[in-house]
Amino acid sequence: MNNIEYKTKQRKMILEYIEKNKDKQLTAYDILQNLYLKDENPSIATIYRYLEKLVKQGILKKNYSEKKNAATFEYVNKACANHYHLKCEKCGRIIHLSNEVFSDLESKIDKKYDFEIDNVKTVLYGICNECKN
Amino acid sequence: MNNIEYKTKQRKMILEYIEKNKDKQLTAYDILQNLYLKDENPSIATIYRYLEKLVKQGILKKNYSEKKNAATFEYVNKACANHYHLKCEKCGRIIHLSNEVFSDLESKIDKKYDFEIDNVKTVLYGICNECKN
DNA sequence: TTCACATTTGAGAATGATTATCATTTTCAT
DNA sequence: ATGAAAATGATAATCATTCTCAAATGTGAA
Repeated sequence: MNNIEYKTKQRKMILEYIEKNKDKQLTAYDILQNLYLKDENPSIATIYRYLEKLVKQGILKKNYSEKKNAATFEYVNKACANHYHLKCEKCGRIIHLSNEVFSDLESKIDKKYDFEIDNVKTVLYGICNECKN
Repeated sequence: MNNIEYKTKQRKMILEYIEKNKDKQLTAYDILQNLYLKDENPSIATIYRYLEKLVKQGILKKNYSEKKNAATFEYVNKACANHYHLKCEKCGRIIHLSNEVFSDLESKIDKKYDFEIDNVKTVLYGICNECKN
């Protein structure tokens, strides 16, 4: 009936692995494969359960990878909640936009459409300079 | 060995249904359910196969619905390839941005990051005026 | 430390979307 | 009408994810 979160070895291992791979989009099986050989490694069910819990806590963001045909999870960098991002469709590189680049658009859209952009969910897709060549 | 596309009754039915529902995100089973009672209705396998074909042709865009736990397909409106869109996270409403609102940002980003935004894939998420209240 | 109990885990079954298989049917150019 | 290529349907196979439930573990109190 309480709402206590037990600290188990499995959860620690999972979270540590995620934190070591903050920049990656991990599937449940990615994590399984990497913890596989360790003592008291978590089962796939535990991994899925804990990932969903972390999503609810806002620690992870859940996505879906067409290519992998599976859900992927990425670490939510709180510092990134303030600015927008460009994501290259080819190499996946993420560029953090300086605020001033976007602020004009935000206020224009607010005035004209009375629409409040969500800069956590919004991603601007395109092709980065390296991939153009 | 040829690349001919045969016109079959099943494909006509599927495409007609999609065109009647241009504004919706359809799953394969949505289509199945609606063609179900008709003569020579397509099987689920045919629907999946044809949907993927339409995606390859650029007629549909494939998405993934967390809620439905299934792939969804939406009609690609060619006219929308020229401008950006706002999408309300609550009601799903889509607002078509007038070009001038975005053009500033595009050139700023191009200059500063040498990044070319893809206005087909990019969607700006947020909350629309109606949902604010 | 030990107890009582809520929570978590693991193994495997169940689910459900999507894809593959392959024999049969249909399309269409000739 | 014929034949080759393409499409279809029924169903099996695949595979990610969720469910089930007995057993194990974490936690706070005594």
